[in-house]
Amino acid sequence: MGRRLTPRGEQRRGELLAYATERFATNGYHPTSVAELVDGLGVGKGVFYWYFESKEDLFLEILRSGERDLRRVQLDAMGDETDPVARMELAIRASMEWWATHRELYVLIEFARTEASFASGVRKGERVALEDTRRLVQEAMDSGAIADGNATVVAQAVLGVSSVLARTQVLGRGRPPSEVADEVIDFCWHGLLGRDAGQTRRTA
Amino acid sequence: MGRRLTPRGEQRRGELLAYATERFATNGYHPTSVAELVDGLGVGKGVFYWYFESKEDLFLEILRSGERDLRRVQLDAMGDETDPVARMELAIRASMEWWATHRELYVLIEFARTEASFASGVRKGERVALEDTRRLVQEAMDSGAIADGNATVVAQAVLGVSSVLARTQVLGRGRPPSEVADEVIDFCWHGLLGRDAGQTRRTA
DNA sequence: GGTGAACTTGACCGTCTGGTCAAGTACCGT
DNA sequence: ACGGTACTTGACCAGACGGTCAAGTTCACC
Repeated sequence: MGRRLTPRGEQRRGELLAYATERFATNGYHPTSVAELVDGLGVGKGVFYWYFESKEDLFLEILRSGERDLRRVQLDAMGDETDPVARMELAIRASMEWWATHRELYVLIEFARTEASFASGVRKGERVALEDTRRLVQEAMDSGAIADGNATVVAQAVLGVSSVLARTQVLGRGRPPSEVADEVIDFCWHGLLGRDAGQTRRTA
Repeated sequence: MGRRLTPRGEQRRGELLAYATERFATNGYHPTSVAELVDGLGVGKGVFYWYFESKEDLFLEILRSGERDLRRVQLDAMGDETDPVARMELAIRASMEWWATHRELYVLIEFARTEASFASGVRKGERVALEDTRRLVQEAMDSGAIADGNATVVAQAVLGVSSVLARTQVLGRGRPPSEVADEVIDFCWHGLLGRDAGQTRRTA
């Protein structure tokens, strides 16, 4: 929607975005009707269609702005650090903090991946995140800082650990993001066997 | 639905389950109507409600039977192996093979997590999987086979790496499950730093 | 105080939804 | 051949959905 908005308009639009995000996240996208959104805000239905072309358009807007914001936060966090391993660590910590303050987005992205009309958009965003990470992993492998291997797979594993622990520990149990970030980093860096243990190995 | 079914009935029910699984996975749960399901099978609408109480009931049935089957396959794979680390490895390999032959279930479970009416059921199943894994991790920690730490968090990290690589590598890129299982295990056991590399450490 | 653009209202529309049900058919044991 | 249960049909329903729009209101600016 290429509409010009006055400050008052911006505010309304923001209200709609915020309320819709919350409703979609707790009630689901499809079960939440446009009528429910405008009723919840105590406004007429026309308000919705003044600011958004459609329900789908609104949802895509929520997704896009969320992804954009997370990426910005990650890049900011990495700043001018040059060591790839340190950059990954900074990005992981920043992401964990971000998820803690944007809990609704997690479930929305997860949902978006499950429906044809949204999946391609999400995948595009994820390809960007993966490529960012893959580059760092490759760089670290080349310099011998980490073990050689398939950089894409390793990058995906790191992202997987981050997102699972963000979901279950930070969002699910409300644990402090920094603490969980420590655990993500410890697991990703050293694996199960850890720095020290790992003598009594298995048979299989 | 506690109905008694003849072999013919079982067959029909199976057709409905299979077709619905495919449609839900590719088109989404809500956008797929009951009418679309029965039309696709070329039967009357009454057939659907003869075998299932509701659309929701059908979906829950798909979820439940999937989770049950995966767990059975995992337990079978672990057989009578007693070493906890070896058991985890066997379960990971079996899961990866299972996902390769049940690709539709992945997206359905992911969707189910995003909607209030299904989320609790999924979480129950995930608690079971987590507890199975946590026990093995704890046992391995106690015996000194792996490094000490928060067993729940570590278990979740292992499950996270497995499921992310199942999704992206096995389902997304069609890579052989056994090969991806190797990578999951390598990453989870040794982390980024690996068996060998890891001298040139970071500054942060 | 008048003009026009930004914003808001809510009745209204066509379509589709999940679900029902009276009626009919296939098939089994006897 | 008959009786009964398993199964099938498809017209039908009430309600909800996303979306439209003519009419009205607010307000910044001249």
